[in-house]
Amino acid sequence: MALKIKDIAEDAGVSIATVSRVLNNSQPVSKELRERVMSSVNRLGYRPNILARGLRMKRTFVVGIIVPNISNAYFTDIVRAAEDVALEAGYVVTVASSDQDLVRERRYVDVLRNRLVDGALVAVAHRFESDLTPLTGADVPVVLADRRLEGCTDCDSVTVDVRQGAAMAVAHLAQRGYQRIAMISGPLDVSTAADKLDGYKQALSAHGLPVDDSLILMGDYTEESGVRLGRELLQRPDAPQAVLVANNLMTLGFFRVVQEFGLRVPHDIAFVSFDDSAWASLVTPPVTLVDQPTYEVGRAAMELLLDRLEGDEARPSEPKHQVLRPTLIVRGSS
Amino acid sequence: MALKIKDIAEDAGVSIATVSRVLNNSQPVSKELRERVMSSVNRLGYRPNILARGLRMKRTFVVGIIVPNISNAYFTDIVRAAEDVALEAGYVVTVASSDQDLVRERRYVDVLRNRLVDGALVAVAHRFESDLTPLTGADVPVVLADRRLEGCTDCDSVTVDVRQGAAMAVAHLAQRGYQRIAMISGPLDVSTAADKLDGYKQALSAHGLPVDDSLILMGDYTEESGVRLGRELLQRPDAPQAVLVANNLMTLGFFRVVQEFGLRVPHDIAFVSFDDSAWASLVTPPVTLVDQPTYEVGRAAMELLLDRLEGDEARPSEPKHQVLRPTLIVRGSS
DNA sequence: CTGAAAGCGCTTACAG
DNA sequence: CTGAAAGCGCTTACAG
Repeated sequence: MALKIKDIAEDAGVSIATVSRVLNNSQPVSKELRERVMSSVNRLGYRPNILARGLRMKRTFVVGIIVPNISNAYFTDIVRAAEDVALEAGYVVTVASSDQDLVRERRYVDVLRNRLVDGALVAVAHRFESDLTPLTGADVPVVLADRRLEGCTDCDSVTVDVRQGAAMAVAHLAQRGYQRIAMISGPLDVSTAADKLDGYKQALSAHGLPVDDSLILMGDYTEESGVRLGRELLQRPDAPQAVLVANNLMTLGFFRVVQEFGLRVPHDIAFVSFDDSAWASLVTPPVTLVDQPTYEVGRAAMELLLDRLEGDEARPSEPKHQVLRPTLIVRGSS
Repeated sequence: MALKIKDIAEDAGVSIATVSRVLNNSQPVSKELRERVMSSVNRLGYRPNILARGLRMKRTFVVGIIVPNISNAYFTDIVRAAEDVALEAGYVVTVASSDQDLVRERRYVDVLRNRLVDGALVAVAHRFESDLTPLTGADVPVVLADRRLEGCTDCDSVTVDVRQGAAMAVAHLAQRGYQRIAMISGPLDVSTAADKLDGYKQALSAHGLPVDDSLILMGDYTEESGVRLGRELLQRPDAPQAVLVANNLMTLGFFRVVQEFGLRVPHDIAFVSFDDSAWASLVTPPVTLVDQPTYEVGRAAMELLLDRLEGDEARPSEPKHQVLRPTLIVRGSS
């Protein structure tokens, strides 16, 4: 069996209360007893049972993370950053992928709640219908990362100003002289997709270009939809001159179609994507894109969450909303 | 406060023991009481406190995962698979990246141990010096995924036969008529790198080609080393005709150098990589590579682990070692 | 089949 | 500053 606090108490000749106080620095202990305790702890290699402690303190020192797709490098980076910050602070992280599916998401929200996580960081599947009340209702602090959830007024959030990102991309294309600029959009149930579309429309107007609904195709942020919509768009007799593609995976699919059709980029078709990746600078030509500070999103979100966890729960502060800025990286595809 | 078992017991008019028995199906309960309990549970929405249960049962239903680099799609896939399997079985997963660093790895091994995880799945940083004894010594079952750990005789493992993978790659290049075939190797402290190098040498000999040590460059599985060694190799007056690159990240770096030098592939330089990825089929020309069943590795490893956890701990079975087969995907780079 | 009670390993009022 | 004791919410012998 593993050592317990009683073993240390006996070895050091003190009460278990004293051992606990030394280990947690929770109350003053005389220097002498403190040293006796620490020497026993070190010599015997004692580690407190975190379950017993959690049961008493009603804390698990675990935070949950739910993202739409952990295999997408965009979210992998966010998770990685959040994890780094959490581990540093003595928390452990548990991650799940909702697969952009409300039922799966709901299931994992329940799992987190049943697991008694101290807090959660979530990139929601749906900006209206995602339901985090099993957590928030149980007073578990939740931070929204990357995506807004419309009803969630008491949650902190860290997002990227992708509306401006899309606007920058369109401005860039317009300056290059492209007039017919299409957009392969993400699912509008996701706030980032809605924002990107907004930015696209707004920038078209700002540059005196018409907003043509037939040039707006609705995808779902998957590679498959990039392929499907790419084909649909590029087969048209009146194909556009340029395309804004709303995320990395759809760009992957779109690029395959461009190759499949043997189009020369940017001569036959120009495009701008969202999200930098290992391959975006490697393909021919390299892809112009709106880069998002993914690591920063994860880091900032976890920091907000830890603030809540370490802060005074009795007097919760106002929800904080951090908005980070994207960057346009101009390369050969535009 | 959240509901506790006592609340249900009172509501249903039974003892807490009965509630526990119904919820866990641990002992027979009469149909009538069972129904009373279940109706109370459902009506009130009771969820057992997993900490209290864990404290009693000495189980957390948490499994730990440590991989060298969660941002590498290769490991992301493994983790994703393991996670899917674990969640399905009612376990939750906690993940950490060792960054291929023994100190960090050691730290996370300790974290997992202190967290009282029921089991762990690890892709070790070093085939000799990784130390999992804090876990195995505490009778926590460990499954090695992707990489062997030489001393760990009591651990199950799931690996890929990359020696054969490398041999297939070299055989392919030899058949294509390449004579001077270099290798950008991974760090030999990692079993997969050692195996790949073995397979490379073996296949050269099998095809009557000399093993030239000057054509074997030691990298560390990072993109940076792919760049560095790529430059070193391709600048030589007697540059090789073909190269085998031992993983996806080094290929990324190597490919950048090929572009930087303006080399035509495969005319000026042919190469074969390990690990399929989103971009490998997208670049020009697409990359010939040894594909590994990453999802299968994660799935199989977690299944072995769950077998241990659900099995009879008193009579542990022999360690199991699964070896999966890689596939050669021939594309334009060779 | 059912219940009263012990005990898992901690933390923290409470009393001194 | 220190210790004895209660209690966190469960599971499981033990007795019936």
